[in-house]
Amino acid sequence: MSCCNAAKTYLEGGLPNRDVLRLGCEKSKALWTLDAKAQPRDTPMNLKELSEHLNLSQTTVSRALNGYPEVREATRRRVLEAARQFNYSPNARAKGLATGRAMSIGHVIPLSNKHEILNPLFGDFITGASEAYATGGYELVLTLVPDDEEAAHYHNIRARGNVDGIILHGPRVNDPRIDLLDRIGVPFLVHGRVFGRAEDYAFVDIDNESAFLRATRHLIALGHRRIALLNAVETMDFAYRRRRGYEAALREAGIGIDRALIEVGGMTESLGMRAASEMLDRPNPPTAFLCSSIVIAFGVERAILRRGLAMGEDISVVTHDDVLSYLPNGTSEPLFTATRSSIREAGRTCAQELMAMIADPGKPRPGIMLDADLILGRSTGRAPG
Amino acid sequence: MSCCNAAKTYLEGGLPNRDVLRLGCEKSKALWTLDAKAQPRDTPMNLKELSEHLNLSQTTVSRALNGYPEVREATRRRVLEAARQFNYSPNARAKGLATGRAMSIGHVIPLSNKHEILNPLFGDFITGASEAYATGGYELVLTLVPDDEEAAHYHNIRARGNVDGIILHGPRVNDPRIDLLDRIGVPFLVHGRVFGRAEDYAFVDIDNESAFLRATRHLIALGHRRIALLNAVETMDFAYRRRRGYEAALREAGIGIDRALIEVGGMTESLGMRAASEMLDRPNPPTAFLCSSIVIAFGVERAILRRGLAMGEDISVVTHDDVLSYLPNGTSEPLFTATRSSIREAGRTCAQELMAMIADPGKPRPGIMLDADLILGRSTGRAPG
DNA sequence: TGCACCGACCAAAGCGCTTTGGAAAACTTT
DNA sequence: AAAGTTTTCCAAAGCGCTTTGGTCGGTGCA
Repeated sequence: MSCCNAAKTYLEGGLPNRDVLRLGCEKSKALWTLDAKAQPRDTPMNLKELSEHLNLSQTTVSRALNGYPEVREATRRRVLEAARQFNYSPNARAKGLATGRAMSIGHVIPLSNKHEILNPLFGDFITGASEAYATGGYELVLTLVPDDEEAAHYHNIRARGNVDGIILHGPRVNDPRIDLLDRIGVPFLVHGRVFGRAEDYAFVDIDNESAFLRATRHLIALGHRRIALLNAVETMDFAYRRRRGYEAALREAGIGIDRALIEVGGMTESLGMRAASEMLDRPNPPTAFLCSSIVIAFGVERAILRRGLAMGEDISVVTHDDVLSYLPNGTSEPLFTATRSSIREAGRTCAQELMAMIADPGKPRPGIMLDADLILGRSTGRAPG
Repeated sequence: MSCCNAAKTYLEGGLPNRDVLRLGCEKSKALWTLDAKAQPRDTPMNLKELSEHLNLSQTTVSRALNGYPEVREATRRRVLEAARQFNYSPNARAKGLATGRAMSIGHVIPLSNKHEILNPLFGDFITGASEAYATGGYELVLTLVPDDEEAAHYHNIRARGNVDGIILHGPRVNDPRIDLLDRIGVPFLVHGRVFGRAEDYAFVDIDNESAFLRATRHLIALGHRRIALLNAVETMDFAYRRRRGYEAALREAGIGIDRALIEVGGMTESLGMRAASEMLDRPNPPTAFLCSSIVIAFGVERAILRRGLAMGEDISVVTHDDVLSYLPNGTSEPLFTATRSSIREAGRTCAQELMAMIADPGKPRPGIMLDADLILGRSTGRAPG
């Protein structure tokens, strides 16, 4: 007990001591040091030890740290100061067990071994989400799940209870995961939507169909009739909707749909390069390309430049632009005419909305549509001829 | 060996039961169903309930699930079967509290608000790491930390105890985080190294200096004298080392270092495009470019093509290639001559090594150098003139 | 003076798991 | 048949926190 008093006196004493002050304590053999620069302890300090040091009960210390009103202001300050000096922070697992809240959110990414379609978007989406989690005090736990193990995985995620909610990435057309998660009963939010299903789940999405409808209309208005679509695999919901928008615009203009002008695959530079090269070499090449990702669009531009053609004059290109930090679409005037919607912003919004859902499970599930503006860049112009 | 694996095996093995079988449970009013398709419970089943159901003690059920030898084979099967049917899997927080192991690994990414240098690499690195974690039964928790909050964050990460180890991304020259983590005493592994410091920590890296030395030598051997370097900001360790390799090759060839041929910044397409354009417009332009990322290299190629020049003839380009899934370096013959090392492979290796460290804290800290081969592509040729 | 009330604190009971230290039953051995 | 061994199981004590249901003085008020 004497050691504890000594510590208390010292703690209240004020200036941090540069010397390593050691205080023996009868209950533990650990040597306490008051300086963060000193030897690390074998094990972090816990609430019991902290409260013994302060000559307070665990109850009071816990309440002081968590901002409950039942503690005197002076006591609270003393507790906070000690916690700071001993670098105490509560064990998250124990806290989680006691409160029933994990304070972390799971991001589940389907790992189709064929197409890692989300890879290029990933860094930026996560960056946005993390910004939100940091302010909300949540952790982000990430799981990439092979397609065939998904169901098992979602069940476990609930039972294991180390996340309070899930963000679902890369929804597919008729994705069964929504129903699954609904049955399992874990709060979740979908980044994207599921075509062919009532929107009775929480989601954050953009209007892919409308975006590509407008993009295609724009190309048609410029006189283009042969417009190629370079899309992600159309089992992905977003890709399917983009295709619908594209086709709707062609139909309303009385332009037939030419399957030879549609190419699908991963969102890779080489898809853009390869598909554009191949199409441009045909007898009756397209005069415009519509791309589902700026990664693809850069490949298309390369194919165009390689042929000595000029993008925006000989060949027009419109792309969806996720505003990836490493592939900026020009500095002042955009390089590509694009339907633009920041994936990072989407990440932030998803995180915020899911945190709100968890905080208040009673409130209706949000269905948020982010804007996807059609912005004009230098990659489009009147169809030649 | 763990219950989770056992459960998984079962889940994949057996056919789902179509019938909804209800079993009353004396202690709780909940109706148990044996079918995943049935109504969700308000709260997942726990060990106590499961053991009451089986008329066994929690001890025995726990041991059966965790593969301990003290249970009869018949009993174990009975337990496993019930666990599968009730979709039981142990609460991770409780398990963590009891065992002292969180079964999860933290990835801490510095969030310099200026340069999000790791974004393009992120998706692929994480994909690799996740593959390893999945087999090891670990979760991946991700934290992006603003530069100025790092120290506090690392301290907390230990005290909060929800990760068993940390993978450190984006180490900088003289990075203080190594010492910090060492003092804190949490197992960690660095992806990369820290120049100007003894290598007494665990790391997985490539030999950036040697790679860029060889790359530069190759360009010199082709007759290039004016070789530009487009690098990441050189506070990043990998970028600093690449710069050293570049300079060493120039020095040994008696070529002076021209600061005007060195540009640093984010690993973005536009850096490549902008810097290359600007340099090529000079009276005495470089004949070759050395790029720190394939993202940059694509920008350089674009600048070259825009000028009607031919890459590999008029202008040579060598890049480091992280083998990003969405920016493949050609299909058969590589597009770019490159120092190649898969970031995804690095992710997998980091994860595996850290798991091994955690499993056996006694063993020496691994220092692993992954290969970075110089592979020849179509982007290099003899210097013109 | 007596009584209610309030402010400031505490002891102890969980949260769901693992693990220690038995203990009863089933076999062996002597 | 008694004594040891092995097998198979169990009760209960943690892990580190929160939270319930108090206690114990002091105040305010009649």
